[in-house]
Amino acid sequence: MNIYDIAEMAGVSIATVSRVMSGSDKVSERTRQRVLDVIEQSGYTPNVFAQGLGIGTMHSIGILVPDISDLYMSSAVSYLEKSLREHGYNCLLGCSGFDSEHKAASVQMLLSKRIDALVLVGSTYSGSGASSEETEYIREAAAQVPVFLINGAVSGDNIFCSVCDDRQAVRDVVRAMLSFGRKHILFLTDSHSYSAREKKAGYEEALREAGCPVDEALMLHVPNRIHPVRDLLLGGESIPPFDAVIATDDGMAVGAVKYAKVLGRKVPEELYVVGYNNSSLSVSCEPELTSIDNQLEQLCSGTIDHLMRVLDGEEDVPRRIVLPGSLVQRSTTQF
Amino acid sequence: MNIYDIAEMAGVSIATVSRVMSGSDKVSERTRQRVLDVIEQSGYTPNVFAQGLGIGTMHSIGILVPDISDLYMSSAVSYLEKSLREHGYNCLLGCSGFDSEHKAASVQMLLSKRIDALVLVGSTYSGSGASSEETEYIREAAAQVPVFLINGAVSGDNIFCSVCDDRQAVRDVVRAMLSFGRKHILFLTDSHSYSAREKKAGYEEALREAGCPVDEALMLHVPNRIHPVRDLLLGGESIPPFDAVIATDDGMAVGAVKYAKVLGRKVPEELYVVGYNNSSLSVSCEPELTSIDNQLEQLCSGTIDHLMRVLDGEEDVPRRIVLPGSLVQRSTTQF
DNA sequence: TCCTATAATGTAAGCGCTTACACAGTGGTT
DNA sequence: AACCACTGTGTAAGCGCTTACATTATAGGA
Repeated sequence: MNIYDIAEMAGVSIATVSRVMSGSDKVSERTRQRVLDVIEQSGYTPNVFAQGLGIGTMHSIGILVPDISDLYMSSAVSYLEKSLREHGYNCLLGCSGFDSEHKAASVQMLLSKRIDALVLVGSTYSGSGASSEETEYIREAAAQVPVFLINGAVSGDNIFCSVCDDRQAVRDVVRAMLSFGRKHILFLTDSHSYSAREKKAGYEEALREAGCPVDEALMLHVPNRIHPVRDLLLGGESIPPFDAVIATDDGMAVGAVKYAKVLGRKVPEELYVVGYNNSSLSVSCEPELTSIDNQLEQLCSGTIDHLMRVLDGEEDVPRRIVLPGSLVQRSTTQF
Repeated sequence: MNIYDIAEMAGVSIATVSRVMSGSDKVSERTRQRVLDVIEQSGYTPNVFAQGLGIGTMHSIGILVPDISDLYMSSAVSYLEKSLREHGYNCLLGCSGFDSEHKAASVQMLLSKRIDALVLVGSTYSGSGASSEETEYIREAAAQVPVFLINGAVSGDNIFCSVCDDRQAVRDVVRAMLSFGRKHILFLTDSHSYSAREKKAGYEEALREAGCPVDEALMLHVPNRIHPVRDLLLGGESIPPFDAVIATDDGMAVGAVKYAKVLGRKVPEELYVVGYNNSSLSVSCEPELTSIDNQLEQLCSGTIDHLMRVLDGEEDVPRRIVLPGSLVQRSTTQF
């Protein structure tokens, strides 16, 4: 069943059928109706490959995440998919893992499918301090299609970034903690991403401006799973005393709360804990977790807005969206 | 940059280039090398639309989930994507929501992209008791491409199912609970899926075989979020007394544990709680949650194995994978 | 030496669509 | 009545690939 069949059944030429399909206005109302009826009855669907060959696109967008089973990333994909679908675009999903080589390979795989644009979510895309290896494949991709980073920062032609102002968000929280007398703040992070570095920077800035020492021994890397956090907190490794915790993901914060209690420390009375992403984990935690909301939904929908404008050929689309983070207070802090 | 350019640069015809690309053996080693060199240097990538037009496929598989931000489904997608990638296939992801109409529309959207097969994850696909509306779109899809259900059951041509034996798993757990004297078991579920119905059936079977009454008031529907569970347990609605809980997802089980404690009930001494899916939630719960492992990873990889065999045109591919569920004991039960 | 089987390569016909261009029909101007 | 502008429709040339079939080159056997 192809366009020739439809044309024949409707007694018109294939050009007319094509025009009806594409909503071109150069078709008389009578003809249009007749063609539409035939299409309706026959259940005809145009062949996207043929369309793609003709016009160069299948209206699909590549989305690459390191790990789709991570709540943060799956939430992002959920928001992205919804927006894209509303614009009539499909999602080609790739899961890259965290290492550069695999990411580069995944990007190539997506590009080879002739996506119209590429969206990269929450990976270790680095800013000025980045190794070139880390960003080179992004630039290469950008040579072919516009690239949109969610909570990442790479500068370059055809690269657009949407970020939460993580630095400010963490700085504000640390300031608040300091003002409540919590001066020994454990900083837990699971990645070396742009975001993670910004958070770290905010942490350090707030400490410095208050004249507090920045203790490297309080800034720890952990995989974002509960057992590594347990091993860290209960493991007898020499972590200096601390009276507050900021984690760059709710998962680690939940772990901190849990094992702080095991250690007999009262949360929040003796220990403040703040998570990140304001995810569903924060409410299932006991006590409920104070968390920084990074406005992922707005970030994602804003990204797709920009993406559509870029695909529409609009000039002067902003290269950067920055949204403020905001603290959602629950029961692991007493501000 | 197309196949003609490559052919010209290599001094051969386009047919030869095509043969080299497809790994056909009818090319002399010298020519093959020359063509490969040119391809390498020029960075040529074949146009998938043209290929698709020719051979009828772009090697992509549609994956439809109701909600990708749900941990269970995002885990499934993660496993599926990995297997598919290893076989050189792409994932076209669709998020349908839970209502039939949207699902049907999403399926159409995916089919219109000429996917080679469709995988449906954990939705309300129903078995014999299903309304036809619920399954009709699946049958329609199956008329075009093979359809694979993960934890769903619809019979029909070109439809393949992979399920955990949820009925047996729940039955075993209820039997164990009964044998430990817990006779008033709250059953919490969030869906009307095939899986949910099987779990319910297992629950009822075990009660009946032990001669215990099946109390409808103990079988409750809740959205799989913490607040609905809270409202249910703390809401003063008249739930009969219970001494055990089985939830069809860890999320609800975590909520049950949390609000049972709020009510002053000791877990597991006074209340057993068992979750489902053995997800990462179960270990972050306090006390750690006993959960039924439904072997999602094996189910997914098994599904893709079958899928590949079907696409290879193999006959006699089993229509159904059934894996046993297994109980992972942690601290919310004392079996 | 000639013929034939075989291997290597080329030619050209699609695949199903979009779209530039050509052409016919219509009504309004002079 | 002749001309024009415009609308509606058709024709045909791609888009870049795969592949059946044709052709040429090569080698082995008679």
